[in-house]
Amino acid sequence: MQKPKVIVICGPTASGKTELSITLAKKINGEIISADSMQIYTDMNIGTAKPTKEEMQGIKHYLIDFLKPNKRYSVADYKKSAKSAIKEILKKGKTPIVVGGTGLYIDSLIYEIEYPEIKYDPDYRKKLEDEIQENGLETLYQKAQKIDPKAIEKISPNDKKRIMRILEIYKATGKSKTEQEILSRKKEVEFDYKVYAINWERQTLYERINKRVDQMIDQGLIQEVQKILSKYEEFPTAMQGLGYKEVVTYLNHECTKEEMIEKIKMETRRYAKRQMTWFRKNKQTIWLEGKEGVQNNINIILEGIN
RNA sequence: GGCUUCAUAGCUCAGUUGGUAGAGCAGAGGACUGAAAAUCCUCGUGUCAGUGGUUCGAUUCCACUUGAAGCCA
Repeated sequence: MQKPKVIVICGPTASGKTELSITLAKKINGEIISADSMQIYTDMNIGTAKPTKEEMQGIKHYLIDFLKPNKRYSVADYKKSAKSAIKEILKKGKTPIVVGGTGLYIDSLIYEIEYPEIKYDPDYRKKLEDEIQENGLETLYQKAQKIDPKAIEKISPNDKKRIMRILEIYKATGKSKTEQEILSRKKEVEFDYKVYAINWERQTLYERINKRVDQMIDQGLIQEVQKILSKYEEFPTAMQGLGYKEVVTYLNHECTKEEMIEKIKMETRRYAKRQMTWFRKNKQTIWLEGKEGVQNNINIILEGIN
């Protein structure tokens, strides 16, 4: 039996994913599932370049604009919601189109990674943070090494997040990260994912990014951040968003407006570079050239799926 | 016009008691399984402003030229 097709469109920030995906969706009777770790949040519209109602042109979008910025979210949550969204779209006889720049989220789908049911343990994370404060990261690194020597080989002694993660996995499941990762890949991939990525010449992409950041400022990014800051108290992840943390620094009078704008541009360029590294890794990806234009690229996709 | 200081990597600057040079930032490449727009790793040859001179040898000392900054007229 043939697996249902799911189209995936990825690419770095400012590469034109939104326009391409909506145009495609209209053409093939598709619906869009976002794969973007920041567009999930409400109240964060300008800085995340979230598509507006007009831009969506009536195409239904899933996993976008549904979570308050004071909430916590993870790949595991994403994977589960995205899979059920795909099924829902298929049930309607439409084509699911996964679109976004968060490589981790996309991989959770195309490699069918399974996450065990465990819940976030803030107390344990707090405990680990305190331990780092007291004894330094080195102690935790050594603990993690005992639990999972194989995983630790690939992790730097400075990589706090991943060191903590090894300990968290062990605490929650009694398994090492390495064991857990083997278990997570047991399931056969349920759908036929056709992965496309948009490429631009580096120089051109950077120009697009710079221009877009200027537009965001003009559209009122600073006011957007002020509003969020007054509306919510805690931001477990939302304030990691590019543009947001830099505006906060500016609002705290720690830099000038010009410095802030330059910083956002620079960090966004770096982010785009990291995204490219991520997407290049997947050998099944079909690369589209942004400069060829939306219509040409849609034709390439249409040829690929028929 | 005179005097002084400066001119070194894309940028900001170290440095060589004369043996052709190195940091930070930028940039490039990479990693990535529950925070991922996060987190982390690796990578530094450039007419040492130009032209002469002294010297075995000059980016380093000297002279001149050009440019920049400051001071005095």
